[in-house]
Amino acid sequence: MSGKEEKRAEILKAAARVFVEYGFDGAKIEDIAKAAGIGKGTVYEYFESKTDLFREMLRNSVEEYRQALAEKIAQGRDIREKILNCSQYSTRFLSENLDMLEMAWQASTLMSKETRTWLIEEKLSIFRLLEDMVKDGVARAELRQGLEPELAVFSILGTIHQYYGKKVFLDEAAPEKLDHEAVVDVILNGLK
Amino acid sequence: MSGKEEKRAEILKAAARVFVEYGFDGAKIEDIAKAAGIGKGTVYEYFESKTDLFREMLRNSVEEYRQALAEKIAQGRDIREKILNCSQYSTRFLSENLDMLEMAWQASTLMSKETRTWLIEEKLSIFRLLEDMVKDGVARAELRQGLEPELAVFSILGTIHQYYGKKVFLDEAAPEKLDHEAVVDVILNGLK
Amino acid sequence: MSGKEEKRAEILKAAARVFVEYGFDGAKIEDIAKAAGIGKGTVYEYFESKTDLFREMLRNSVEEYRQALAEKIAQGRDIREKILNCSQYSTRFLSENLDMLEMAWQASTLMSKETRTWLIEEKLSIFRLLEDMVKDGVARAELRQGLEPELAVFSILGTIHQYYGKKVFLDEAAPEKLDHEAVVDVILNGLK
Amino acid sequence: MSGKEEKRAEILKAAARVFVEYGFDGAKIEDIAKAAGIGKGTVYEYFESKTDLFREMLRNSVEEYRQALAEKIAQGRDIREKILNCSQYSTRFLSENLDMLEMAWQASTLMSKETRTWLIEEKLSIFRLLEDMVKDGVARAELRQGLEPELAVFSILGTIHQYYGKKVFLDEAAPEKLDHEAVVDVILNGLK
DNA sequence: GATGAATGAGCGTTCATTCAT
DNA sequence: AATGAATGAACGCTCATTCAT
Repeated sequence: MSGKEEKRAEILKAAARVFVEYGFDGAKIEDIAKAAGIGKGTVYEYFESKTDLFREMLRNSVEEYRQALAEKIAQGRDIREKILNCSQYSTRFLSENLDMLEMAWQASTLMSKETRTWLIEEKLSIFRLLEDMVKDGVARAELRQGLEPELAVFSILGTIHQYYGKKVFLDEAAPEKLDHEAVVDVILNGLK
Repeated sequence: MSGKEEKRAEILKAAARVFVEYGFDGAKIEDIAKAAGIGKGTVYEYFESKTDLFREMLRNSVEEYRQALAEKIAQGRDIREKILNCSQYSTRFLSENLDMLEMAWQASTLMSKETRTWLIEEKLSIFRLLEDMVKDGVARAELRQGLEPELAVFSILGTIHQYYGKKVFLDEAAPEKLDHEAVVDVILNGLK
Repeated sequence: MSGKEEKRAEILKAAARVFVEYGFDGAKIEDIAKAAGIGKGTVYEYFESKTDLFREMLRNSVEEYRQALAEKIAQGRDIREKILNCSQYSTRFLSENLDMLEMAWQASTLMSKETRTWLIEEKLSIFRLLEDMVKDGVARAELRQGLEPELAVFSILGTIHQYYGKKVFLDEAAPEKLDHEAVVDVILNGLK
Repeated sequence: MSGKEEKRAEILKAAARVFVEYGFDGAKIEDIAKAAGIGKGTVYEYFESKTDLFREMLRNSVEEYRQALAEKIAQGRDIREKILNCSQYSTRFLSENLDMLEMAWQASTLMSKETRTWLIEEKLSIFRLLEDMVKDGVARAELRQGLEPELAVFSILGTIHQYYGKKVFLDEAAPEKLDHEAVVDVILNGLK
């Protein structure tokens, strides 16, 4: 039956919510179980340990983000639209998953060498996703010749994340009120 | 006597090192005491609790960053040099304090409303510091007219932080090998 | 049908193996179920609880030992052969059931007053079995007149068990290499 | 100060009592702490883990037994008195430490290879202590020529332990009422 | 003021037992 | 009758905090 797989997914969802709200150490297994509507012991039928659960939750979330981002990029017709889609989707994802990605850093000591490597690979693959987008933009002459793709990615990801962090966290703006067009403008045109 | 104040400062320094290495929960008071070269009980002569110590350490570190950044900006002769100085200093600070700022987010549940407000204020003051720098650049015609200062700050801070995160964390590049000029270029000129 | 009774017996056999290998607390019901080739819940169709299962397993094993011992004694033609048979059989039983009898002591807190009484009775009946053997030997003048049967049993059981414990456990000798003749000699002739 | 060492010893004493009453798994750290008149956490200031505490308690108890036994043997003027002393002391020790030695077997899975080796060595050294006593008896012509010392030890230890087990455990006789003289007789003279 | 031994609340994890299928 | 997924009581262990010295 697929009930098994579904319950596992439910626990992962609950774990994401609780871990994100309280951090790794602050999150209690009992809270996660309660959030998933099950008993504490049941969590251990699906995951070996709190650390294991955290790792899987992270894999899950990062993978979801990466895949959706790839899709958003593919859907954009030109570089401007692609970056716009990234901005919109990232903002939505961040506001739902909060500091998931920040936690990824913080939690590095919890991970096996293998998992850490996987996570880095996953992050790099997000970088590469965007690098390819930039290279494509250069090839299509939508972006200037000689633009260093890696630097471009820093500008794109960094500006988007800062924008989100300031507006949603500090100013407590509603995510749907964000002006993604302006963000893309400053990325594309620079400050000068 | 200032011996009291000095010891307090020493504990804060030690706390910063240990918190940053192990995170809030992973850091043990005993470790911090050992790192400060004092007994465990002594920490409690200077701070009410672990949380209190964490808050004070954070205040301390953020304040140090803000002040140094202000100085670096003042020292730059034009906007390019100012941003360059920010990039260089931020990178140095981050590599020494690691995810201090990330921890700030994560730790928000540990803080009193008051402290959280203070921290937000402090972050905003960093934003404003850079906004003023941008406004000044626009006034001097070093940056284009009509540039939205807030957006400019997202680009500056975001690009610098991404650059640092990718190069130092993922690629494990030495902080002194970073090419800050290129970062400033992409910030100023955009991708087009 | 006797299928019910047979499965019960199978579980008891499996339980003996697992309890003996891991001890009462170390043995998991799931292990026992697996060893018996059945599902965990099925154990509870045949036994009320882990403690109950342990009790029954103990009864079973002790009863088996007592009966076999009685048979071995009956088969011996004179006192020497009887004791020899006891030594050989006890050694074989112990090496298969390990510290079953030791566990009996240790586990006394797990038992109801009733079961404890039964177990003591069972042990006493083993003592009596041997006492009768000794009395018979005295009557037949195979053993000296005036020999206190109870003391004789201490000598017989004690020497055999020590022999087994030292040779098999400490020296790791193979059970079939034991020199039971020599043991019987020292029991019969004493040290003087 | 020696207060540290004393408290350690107190905990070991309390641990011996509790372990012996409830077995390794049945004994709760909290019980041991309570028995020692201290808080739960304090146990961990002196011992790394429950297993460590158990090991140390065992070392302690076995060592105490071995040393006292050696002394008792030395004090006996002839072989009869030496064995008598062993019988009396062993009985006293066993009635105070109950099945400590049985627990040693049972607990073998809890021990590191090193500790297990040490325990076996310790047991062997008890065997050797008695073997030397026997050899000395043979040399002094108190025991018959050609007596196999190892077998003699089985007889001595085995008979004494059985005697104790039957009389004190099963018959619930008071330890001071035991007839050690009779035990020595049967050991020395055998059954014939 | 400085210390570190003592404490116990709190949490991760295990596993006997239950019960819906 | 047989199963194994679900449960939660129970316990080992950690560590922030206290307080006697």
